[in-house]
Amino acid sequence: MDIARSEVFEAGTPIACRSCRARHGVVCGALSNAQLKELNRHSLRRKVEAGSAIIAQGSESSFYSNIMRGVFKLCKMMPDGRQQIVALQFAPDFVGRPFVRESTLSAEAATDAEICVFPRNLLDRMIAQTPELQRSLHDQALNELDAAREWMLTLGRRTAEEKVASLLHLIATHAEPQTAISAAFDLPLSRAEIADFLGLTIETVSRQMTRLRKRGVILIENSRHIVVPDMDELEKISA
Amino acid sequence: MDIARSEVFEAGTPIACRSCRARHGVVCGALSNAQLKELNRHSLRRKVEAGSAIIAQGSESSFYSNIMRGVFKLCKMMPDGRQQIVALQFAPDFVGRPFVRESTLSAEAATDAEICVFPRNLLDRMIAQTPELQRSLHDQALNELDAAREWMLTLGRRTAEEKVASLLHLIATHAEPQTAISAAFDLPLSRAEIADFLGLTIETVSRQMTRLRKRGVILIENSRHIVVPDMDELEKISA
DNA sequence: ATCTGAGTTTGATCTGGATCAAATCCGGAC
DNA sequence: GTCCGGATTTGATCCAGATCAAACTCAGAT
Repeated sequence: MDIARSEVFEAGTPIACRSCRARHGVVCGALSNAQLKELNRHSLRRKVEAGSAIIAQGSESSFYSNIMRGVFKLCKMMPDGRQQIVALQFAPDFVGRPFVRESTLSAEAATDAEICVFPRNLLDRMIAQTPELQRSLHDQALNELDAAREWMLTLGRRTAEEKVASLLHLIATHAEPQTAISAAFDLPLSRAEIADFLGLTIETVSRQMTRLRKRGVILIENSRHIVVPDMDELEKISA
Repeated sequence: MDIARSEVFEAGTPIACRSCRARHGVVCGALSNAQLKELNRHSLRRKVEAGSAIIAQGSESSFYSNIMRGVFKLCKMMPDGRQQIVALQFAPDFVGRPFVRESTLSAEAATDAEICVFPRNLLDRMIAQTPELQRSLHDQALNELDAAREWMLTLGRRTAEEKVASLLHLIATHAEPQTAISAAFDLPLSRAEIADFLGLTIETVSRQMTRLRKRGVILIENSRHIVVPDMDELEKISA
């Protein structure tokens, strides 16, 4: 896992990405057909294995990506090894930091994933030329900012139990957007990763999950597959 | 203070804002002279007392602001009263959430402050018409996102001592941007606010400040005025 | 079928920071 | 000047979550 963390994305055996406005997410919806065609000509579709990093903290990245499938985690590591996951990203999110080459965080696939990779130079040019695209990236940035600040509340002020419930709620609502009453989903994160997202230890995460199970708030089919019979109750616990 | 928190900004005795490209910060640098003139015609300069809120969590806000002087805190409050400050903003930051009227946080003056207030409708129109402006707001949003994520690391993974040192370092670098070796500055926050920013209690903040003082890392001239003889040491402690 | 090892759970104990409780400080009203 | 009340510091104690230490689980290798 530590090796995986330092493994930076390298172009492998890419597949040219066909025109796919619907699936390029945030980027393609905002482009003209001509731009889309050019973008596609210079873009690659790539499969990414769980655990491999596509952006490394502290290094320069010369591309952006759109997530087509899978979940990515954005991590910040301290020199002594302490780590904090600062966001999860799901399809069809855009991954990358517009306007700044050097990354202050790493982006790593939490599950097997598929991405579309755009050259930074080309997309930067298109952003400058296309207010629509700028707007759509601006919008994603603002949404991520809202989410980050919401999570700051979780990190700073919620108890371990509330933190775990918040995480399950977050995953449930992203995995099963229809989430009316009940939900069943696969956790894209290991216990260690959950701990790094919640600012807790593995053991505390595990104990809180067990507590929620014993109270009937969740069923743990196996450590990665969770069923939530009553989403309202989970939401209530996450405060 | 609790009353102040719920006190929402109301236009008082505003002063028409003269053309002041340099001082309007993020917004005005990106506008043409004609736009600037129109914006100024519909904008107000306002003094805001420490403690009064210009945006209330959960309510709609029909204006944006630029901070001309002073410090604002962005707060999120839980139903049971727990609170987290999720950002500090300094002149010449832009305050407001483009594209979404209802606010998920409150914005409150931490010190006496002065702002320029723009009507939301007008500025939204200008954003749509002015890629430069969109770009400059996009840029601020991305910088705030970086800052928020950096702070998530502080909240989730740093010790109380590291948290307090991080806060002092943050304030010092904003108050005294030249910050080469030593720095002296006024804290814009009370101990209670510092606690709410760091996810700690008042007592812990106080104890850690005392510890830093006894170690000679800081001098506390009075509870609000701090001298840092050696910024490097402070930075080292904040990890 | 058994072994292996990473991931997870559970148990025992410890501790950093919270909580409860007084002092002390200090700026403003008088 | 004295008094007052909120902010801050300091002290004593507590406890949620960390740490240390085993078990347990289970998918993949042999």
